[in-house]
Amino acid sequence: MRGVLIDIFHRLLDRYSNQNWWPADTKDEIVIGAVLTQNTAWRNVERAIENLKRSNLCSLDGINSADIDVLKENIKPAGFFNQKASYLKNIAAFFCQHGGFDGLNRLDTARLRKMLLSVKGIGKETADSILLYVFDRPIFVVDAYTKRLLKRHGIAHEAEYDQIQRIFMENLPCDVGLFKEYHALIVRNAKEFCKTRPDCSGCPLEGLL
DNA sequence: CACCAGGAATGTA
DNA sequence: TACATTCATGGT
Repeated sequence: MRGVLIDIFHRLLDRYSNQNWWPADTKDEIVIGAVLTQNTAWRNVERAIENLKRSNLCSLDGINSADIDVLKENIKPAGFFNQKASYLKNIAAFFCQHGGFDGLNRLDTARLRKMLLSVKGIGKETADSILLYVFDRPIFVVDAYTKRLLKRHGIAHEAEYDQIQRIFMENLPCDVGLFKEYHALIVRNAKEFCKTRPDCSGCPLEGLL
């Protein structure tokens, strides 16, 4: 198992090189993007973030003080704008209540994860994305692409989030940089092949099937 | 026209 | 616990 996961990582890395995720200018923007991208194409998230930047609302403080309807209007391209506007408000308030990034960064990872999960609008993937890419904690992010990859290569047939997360974390060196890069490469590869080419011909993981 | 995209909350049995 | 439904825009 361990060898397979490391083999996959190196094949992806050889093909695409470092991705240096998350694609954002600030930590606040990562949090915002993590919510906006829930079940949504990243292209549409980019439009929403452009709107927020133009309105000077692309920060947690900005979201805190923004009018909810203005917020909705800005993030409309990302879909589910009624829910996501509330979610963003919840998360911005949460950060504010706990002393912002520096305040929350004092907490241990397990505690911080539970607190993030208690915020309405933050599920497992969003929480782990924030833990990994904002707080630099060694947590493996599992998304639809990750589940599909493991299923396709017969590594794990169950689609349970915690199960899949454990498979990665128990069989890889516990390294923040590795976890960041691995998840980024899985997304990159999925967008490159599995999406546009159903047969996955030319995919760097072809030999593993 | 249908289907999907870097999910999560809510309701039902 | 295990599923089903809802949320919404833009691309293919």
